[in-house]
Amino acid sequence: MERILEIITKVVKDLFDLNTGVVLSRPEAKFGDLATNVALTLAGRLGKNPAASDGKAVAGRPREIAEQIAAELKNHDDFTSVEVAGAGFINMRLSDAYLTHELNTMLATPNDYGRPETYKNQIVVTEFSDPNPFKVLHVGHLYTSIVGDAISRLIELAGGEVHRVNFGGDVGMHVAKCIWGIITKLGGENPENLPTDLPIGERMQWVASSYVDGNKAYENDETKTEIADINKRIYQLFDMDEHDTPFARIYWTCRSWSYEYFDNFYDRIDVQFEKYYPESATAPLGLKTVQEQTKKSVFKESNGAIIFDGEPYGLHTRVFINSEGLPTYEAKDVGLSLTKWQDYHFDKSFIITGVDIIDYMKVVIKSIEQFEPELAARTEHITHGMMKLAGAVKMASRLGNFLKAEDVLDMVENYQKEAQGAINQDTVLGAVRYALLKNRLGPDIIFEPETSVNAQGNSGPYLQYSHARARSILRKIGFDKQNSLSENQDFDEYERPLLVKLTEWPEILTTAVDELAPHVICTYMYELAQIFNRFYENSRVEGDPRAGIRTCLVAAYADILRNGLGVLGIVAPEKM
RNA sequence: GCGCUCGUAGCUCAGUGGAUUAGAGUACUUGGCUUCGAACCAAGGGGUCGCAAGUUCGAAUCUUGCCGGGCGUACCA
Repeated sequence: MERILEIITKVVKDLFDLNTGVVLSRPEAKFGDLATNVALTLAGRLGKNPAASDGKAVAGRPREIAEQIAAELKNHDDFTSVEVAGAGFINMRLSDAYLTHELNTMLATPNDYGRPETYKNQIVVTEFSDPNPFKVLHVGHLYTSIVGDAISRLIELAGGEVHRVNFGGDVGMHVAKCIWGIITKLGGENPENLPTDLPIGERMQWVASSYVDGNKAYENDETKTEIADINKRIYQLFDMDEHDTPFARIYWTCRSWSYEYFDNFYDRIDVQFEKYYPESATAPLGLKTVQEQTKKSVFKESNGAIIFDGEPYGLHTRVFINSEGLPTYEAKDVGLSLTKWQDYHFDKSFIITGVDIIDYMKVVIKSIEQFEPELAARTEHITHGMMKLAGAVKMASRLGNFLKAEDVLDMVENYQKEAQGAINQDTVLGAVRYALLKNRLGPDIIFEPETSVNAQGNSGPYLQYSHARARSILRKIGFDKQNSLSENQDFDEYERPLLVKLTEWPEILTTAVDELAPHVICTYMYELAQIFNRFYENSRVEGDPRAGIRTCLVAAYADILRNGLGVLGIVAPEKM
């Protein structure tokens, strides 16, 4: 499509002596293959620019400008028709010669067709998922993990060297509340009473229920003090490298259960992290840095705590070190940023989280900007909406009423078992990943178990199935990867829309990478698959006189679909 | 209260300056498997794009106000 853009840009330059950014759009099929509104955008500029009207062009009416451009475009072999419509839109219909050329390009370089180089040679760190040890994973973790992974894959596709990292709170008030609950259940600091023999999922369920107990206890002044003491003791475990006391054994045992549980889950959803940064590891550096920068007046004391005053920047004021002298999440995040910076010397750092902490993150990044501006400038917070259960039930791990991440996967497996008689992990994950990624990042998403689990219609398995059918044809034909078409093929009413849609892939990839928007890929692939399935219903390949052309189309389709599914982390199966 | 954000078909969502009838899926009604895989295809009904005003040749899309939901708003994360 670069070629088309260059042609139009040159025509505009020759006619009006103006450089302009031409934008192509994909109109409804009845209008043409491509459209541009360049005449409408030029109309204003030409009217205000007398220098432009001393040439052959007559400024003013968009429709007249469009006619002039169209007249020139008609001379090019890449178009079979160029028409002006409406207020001054130019609709173009691509020639079969051009389409043949594009198809051959797809076949020759299936993995590079349309691949952008936005992040070429860049080191990029993506931080996401960020579950807290001592808690169970809820559906929100499933969502943020899948989104973070898809964004990572988009950056990788665009040439970036991506390092996926994970941050989690193994120290802090939530841990203290949980340990309080555990100790209460154990009847004191008795690690020998821990339910070591339970399966990992049930052990974590037991730990999580202790967190709910601790939260309730925190509302009572007496137990609140006990929990605050436990919080300090947990930090001391790290300061003193303490492992053998009963209290320490309880902490370390439950902590290791958490990481075992996380690893199981990430294996199940096929997301791999290069590194965990537990808060205990970033807290000392964060604490030290905040203390140092307090001397330089970046932070200041207020009511016994160390805060960053965000007011001058229109942000909130937040506590970085509490009046107990302990680092809050803010200081740990400062420590994390500096640690990532030291570890990777990245070009870009993305932090992917729910939108609920957007204002919080602005304060943290603004504070870092005061003493490490380059780090702050390279850091970007990407947020997505919150995942809610249908029926507007608010989920909170504090209260213990929520759907666990693994529950969702179980539900999809059960659905498949009923519908298909067997469980296929590729389509289970395909269904889940697609159901989550097809939504634009931003708005909250309502998770409806019954329909999200569905494998019909606009779903991951629909695309996987379509891919498997395409591969099945190629297997049957014995498709040779060296195939290509001679110039000037003609395409019929089902072949042509498929090929035209395939040529849109580079534009889609560019948009998806520029905006880090996986849903753009989903929308496109679904439209593409619909067109392919229509082609499939109406076009016989094996044994047909048009088998040569059609085989090439099927091969190009299968490759693009596989690449697109790959960006989403969805397997494109040969059979299913 | 203030800030951010969202409001499109019964439900879940695309579309976020451009084209007469605003698109999908799902659910509902109906048709299609002796032919490369029916997790498919075809047809039908279903919408004051929250409300109102403004900007524009043109608004679901931009601005303002209002209504409604969500999130945030100092020692939780």
